[in-house]
Amino acid sequence: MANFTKKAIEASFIKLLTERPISQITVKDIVTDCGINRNTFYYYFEDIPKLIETIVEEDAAAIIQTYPTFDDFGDCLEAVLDTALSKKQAVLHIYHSANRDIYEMYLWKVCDYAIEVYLSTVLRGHKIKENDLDIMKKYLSSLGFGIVSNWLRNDMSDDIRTVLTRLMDIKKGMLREMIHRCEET
Amino acid sequence: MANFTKKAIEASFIKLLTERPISQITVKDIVTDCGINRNTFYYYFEDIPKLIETIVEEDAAAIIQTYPTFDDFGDCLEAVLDTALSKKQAVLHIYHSANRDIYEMYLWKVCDYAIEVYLSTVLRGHKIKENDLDIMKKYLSSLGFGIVSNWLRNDMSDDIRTVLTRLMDIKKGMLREMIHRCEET
DNA sequence: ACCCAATGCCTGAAAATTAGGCATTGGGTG
DNA sequence: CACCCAATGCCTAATTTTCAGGCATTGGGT
Repeated sequence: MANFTKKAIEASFIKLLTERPISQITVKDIVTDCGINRNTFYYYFEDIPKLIETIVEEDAAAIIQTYPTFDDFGDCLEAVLDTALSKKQAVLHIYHSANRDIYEMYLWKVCDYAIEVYLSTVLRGHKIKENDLDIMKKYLSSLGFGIVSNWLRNDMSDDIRTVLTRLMDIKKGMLREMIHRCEET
Repeated sequence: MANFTKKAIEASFIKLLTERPISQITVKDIVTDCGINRNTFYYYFEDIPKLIETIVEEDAAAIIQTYPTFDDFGDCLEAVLDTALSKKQAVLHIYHSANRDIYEMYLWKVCDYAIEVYLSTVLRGHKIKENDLDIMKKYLSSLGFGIVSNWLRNDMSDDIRTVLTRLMDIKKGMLREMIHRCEET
């Protein structure tokens, strides 16, 4: 089954979220907007935070699913940015609410996965100590998380593409050096 | 209830119809595209022609519902053209198929209704004989139907906006004269 | 002339949606 | 401060929608 109703609830919520902050959106508003019974909301979602969680987890799943086709970790970050931009105001309202932690959970999840895949490619053939590998992962995922967080903090006003391109260049250099150091140890 | 599944079936059909003609689209294709059971299609629609009929009738209802806000009969025709353009290839595939009659039924329906409303405004205060009123209605609805038919026949390649503007000017002159003649009789 | 996919329909089971009601909560108003 | 009312989260039972599986018929293509 395709769960059109569930998708409609999510869409209505995002729609309302582009109009006003979460604090001014009730369950009744959502079900009224998509023309269903209030109970149907609770059939699919425990409450509004869970609804947010579902939405970002579906976004994460969509990005992760297409990640194997990405060439670089930066491409994955771009997918995150595109997803955020496609519902800009809604994302900002989530980020600037008591539910920021939900969005950050999503960010970490995508970044962690992307790095896992990316490093497994880049480090193919190199033998790195477990400890050093962990540090690399932490470095890269923190970089990704930080970039997006900073962008959100400024209400997505940065020229994020340019920033991203330069940061990815820096990242490549850093990584090359890290691999070099770790291997000679 | 909002019948999201029904809407999804219609959307999938329109989508497939932009890719290939009706003769190459099966019920199975449709239900596969929107990820539902084949029986669910038959729950909502008798067959594909009925599906087409439902879609155009919903389009007609949407146009008719907003028509009271239109200023002129030409505005209503514009709504028809916009609706057609929003799914151009699909409409052409319907028009150039054995189901052209369904689309024409929709056209007549919208034109007839628009004229009814339009004339009731324009002729307010004039007293016109029943017979002459019928002729005016036939004249105007034929004009509308003919314009759109001609446009479809040419695969929507005409600069229809310009044509429409000039035709509506001519129409206004004709109508003024008709009213004048009918009243002096 | 044959075949096979598509059609239209049927049944019964499962899932989703609804109506209506209940106790609790918390923010805003008098 | 007390009050109120809208919103919440939950419940039950009825209804509607969707599904799985099967069956006879049809019609276009090989």
